[in-house]
Amino acid sequence: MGLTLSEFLPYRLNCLSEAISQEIRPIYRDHFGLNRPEWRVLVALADLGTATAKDVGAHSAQHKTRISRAVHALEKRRWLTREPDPNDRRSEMLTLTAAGHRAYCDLVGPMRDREARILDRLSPEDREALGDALGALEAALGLSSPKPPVR
Amino acid sequence: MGLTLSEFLPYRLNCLSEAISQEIRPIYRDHFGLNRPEWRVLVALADLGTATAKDVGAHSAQHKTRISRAVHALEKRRWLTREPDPNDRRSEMLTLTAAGHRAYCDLVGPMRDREARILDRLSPEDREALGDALGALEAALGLSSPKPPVR
DNA sequence: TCGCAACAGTTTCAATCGCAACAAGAAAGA
DNA sequence: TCTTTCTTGTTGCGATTGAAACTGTTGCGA
Repeated sequence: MGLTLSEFLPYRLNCLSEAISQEIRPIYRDHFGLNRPEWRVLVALADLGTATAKDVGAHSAQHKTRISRAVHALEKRRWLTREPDPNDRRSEMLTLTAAGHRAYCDLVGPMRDREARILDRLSPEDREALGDALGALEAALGLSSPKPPVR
Repeated sequence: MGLTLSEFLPYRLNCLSEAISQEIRPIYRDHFGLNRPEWRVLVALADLGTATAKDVGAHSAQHKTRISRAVHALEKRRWLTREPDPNDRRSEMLTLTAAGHRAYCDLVGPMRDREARILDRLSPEDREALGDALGALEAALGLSSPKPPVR
């Protein structure tokens, strides 16, 4: 009739998320003084090529105010440019500049390495099971990436 | 040579953590106007019986300033009492009052139900695999509960 | 015993956050 | 067309956060 915190799924996920975040944050923070929203916008734009703030928000799971502020910060660094969207004058097309793309490239390697170094502490079976389990949970929570339409 | 956000472990864990948190928060927020640190202190004290702020922090994985503020808030509600620690005058022994314990009991049921409702969306195999995978990752990150000393 | 480093907990401060209000534009309907 | 509603993105504001400084206490070594 009690609730053991260390067995409670929301608590466990939050602890894991924060622990991993702490291992990863130094990379983008110490290299370039980025914060997480900015790092995510950088990745989203590298993924998407050119996109609106809304697209970036959907792709990086971030609130529109975060996007707005992160975009401003990256713009001040001249890591991205805004161009008017011919189809919708409310939004602007965001694109990484060469400098922005270079920063992205500088970060991706170390980020992947750090992730790999964490996953290396798991056995191959555990690693695969983890990926599958997270996928199942994502599906259960409706987080799965909106799959390309069937057909 | 890219980094797909939706396959990046830190990102996935953070999204899952936030999604579950959003499903769970309304329970302690709407019932009693608690925030997460307060809810966690409540659980920690129910788990531990009587403990110092430091103990609560270790048991609920929270920064000492969070603990300090959450304890003050719960104290104002008269959900916990502070008594001088005879062994160390820097700290105080914190204990839930009857009202605090009642609130805890009111919350535990709905919280567990909500957790169960989420896990029910998974197959039994996925459920078990998830628990195991999270355990493995916790171990890899050094988060496993400090096991009682061997011998 | 004294002096000093380590520690528990609080407070201050600057940064960050998301809600809500807002402006400008798009979309839908009469 | 005109009006209303919805949407995109920005900004103001109050709340929350953790780092750092601080207070009072303990424990250790000279």
